[in-house]
Amino acid sequence: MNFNERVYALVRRIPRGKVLTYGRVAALLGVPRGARVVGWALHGAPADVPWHRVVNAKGCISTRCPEHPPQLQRALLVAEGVRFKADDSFEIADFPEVLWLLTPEELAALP
DNA sequence: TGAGTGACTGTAA
DNA sequence: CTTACAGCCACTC
Repeated sequence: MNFNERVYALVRRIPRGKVLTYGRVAALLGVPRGARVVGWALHGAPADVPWHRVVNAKGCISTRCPEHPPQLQRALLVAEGVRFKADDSFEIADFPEVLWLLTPEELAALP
């Protein structure tokens, strides 16, 4: 299983209405500084991966990929109940509360 | 084998 | 507040 597939497997586990940061995804996969690689992986994510539940460390949408436009990511998150700081903002309101808290131990304990 | 490439991040000015 | 920059690491050619 290559790194990309591991990213997809983890992102698929993110609960509805919650988000992870690129850095946390990388850390949970055992690569504390692999945030950029996570972005690279999501660039080509399969359709069944909730790619929109991954944002940068500031809680902002940072996609530039035409296949996954920021407006779409924002709309998908809003549809799951995630609120933004303003109607025209790409920054998540109450980011710490929306962030999915998952320790490496809990991840290992998952089925 | 080695250089180039990012949907990143933390530090510094 | 902002811009700049240097690490970072898997993947591709």
